[in-house]
Amino acid sequence: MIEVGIVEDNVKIRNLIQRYLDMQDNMSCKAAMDSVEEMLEHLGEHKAPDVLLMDIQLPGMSGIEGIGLIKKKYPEIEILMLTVYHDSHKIFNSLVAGASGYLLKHTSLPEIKESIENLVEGGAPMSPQIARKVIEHFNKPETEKKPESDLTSREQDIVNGLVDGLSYKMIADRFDISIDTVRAHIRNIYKKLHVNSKAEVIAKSLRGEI
Amino acid sequence: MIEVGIVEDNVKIRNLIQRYLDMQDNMSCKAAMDSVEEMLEHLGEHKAPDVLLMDIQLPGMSGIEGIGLIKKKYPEIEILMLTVYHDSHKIFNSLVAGASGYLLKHTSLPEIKESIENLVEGGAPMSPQIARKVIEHFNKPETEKKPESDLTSREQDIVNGLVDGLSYKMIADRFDISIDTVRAHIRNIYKKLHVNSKAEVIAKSLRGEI
DNA sequence: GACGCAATCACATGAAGATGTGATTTGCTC
DNA sequence: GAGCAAATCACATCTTCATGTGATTGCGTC
Repeated sequence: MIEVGIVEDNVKIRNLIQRYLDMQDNMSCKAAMDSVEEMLEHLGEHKAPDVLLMDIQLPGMSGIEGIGLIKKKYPEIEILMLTVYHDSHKIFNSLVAGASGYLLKHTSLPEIKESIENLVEGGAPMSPQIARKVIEHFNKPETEKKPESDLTSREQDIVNGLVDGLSYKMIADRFDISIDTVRAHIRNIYKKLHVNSKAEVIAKSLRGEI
Repeated sequence: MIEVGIVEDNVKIRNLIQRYLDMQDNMSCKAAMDSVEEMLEHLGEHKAPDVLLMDIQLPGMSGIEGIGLIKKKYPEIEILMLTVYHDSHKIFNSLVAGASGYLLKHTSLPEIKESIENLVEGGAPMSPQIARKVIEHFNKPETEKKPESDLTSREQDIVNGLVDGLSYKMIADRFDISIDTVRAHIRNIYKKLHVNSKAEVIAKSLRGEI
């Protein structure tokens, strides 16, 4: 028997989902609250559910803030977002906060039921549009992360040395060139990157700006 | 009509999938190759399919390398991985390379068909286990990224100054303290982090190791 | 109230870095 | 083959950094 909890402020939707899920013979849905605060209070006094359906827009604390708090105190609860928001920022923040799935609100009741089952079996239910956004999160970096300053390969070597925390002397040894050559390269690097200290070069490099 | 291509070296599996998909009245599957090289050759001479099912373990070039090449020349092709591998590294690399979905090979034919439909409709089909791994990719950073060295807040301020590329003098000015105080803090920071240069502190910080 | 710790400041010294002004060699392009 | 960029090296000078030693103040704890 899967224990399901709901945090949703729209009474109609909440009741509808609760009744439907509670009606299933492999699920029980008793805890249905309209705010994170109430749910937290409930959790303090009752056995924790296995799965929590959570809205984002809620009175008081937002669902996303709620995820963090709930996951911190009850890490074993699987949180499934059920919301109208499909902007990358909210999706991303929810997942980072600890949600294990993300459904859009137009999802049908049987699909919600399936998703909950999927979740307890180790899946991560997502509406197709959401899945696509999540995937794009991986694609983007690859194509966008090329501000590509035009450092020569030798200059890039030197930058790598700096990032590794090496001194000029150590860099010179690593590439078997003189320390004055290292200085010369660094001078050129500074000009190209418009900086004037090792520190800035390292920072730029590690931020992916080189 | 959805044009589907297949790159899969196991003849039995390849033929099975091809026949099944080609049998569907909304799909056509003519191009079925057993290597990326062959598929690239085929693509050069024929109209590109809408979706490409791709294995990872292949003779010659790996499927993951293939994704990049194919996506580069034919960015409009949606690539759906169909493989036995479920290790995070392969999943992650596939997605970064440009795959739009990732199915495990035990997926049934009807499910593969549905996934292809889902894909062309803008979804990102994934087996539940895969979805979970992808989601965990977001969770992990949040929970693990706390190596939390115990720098005091003042020390953290100084580190931020260093990361911003400031000199000791500039840091002193920013926080309105003497340069010798900055030196003192930095000495302590070096001790705590077991480093001995600005560069290493900046690198550590930007790598999230502080 | 003794103790530890964070935060502040001081003085000193040797090492590392930043910058200026050169120069030579190699390889590519027009 | 003149012109140019990249890579190499040299010497000089001034600034910044790393490190040692030491001190004062304030805050929380046992």
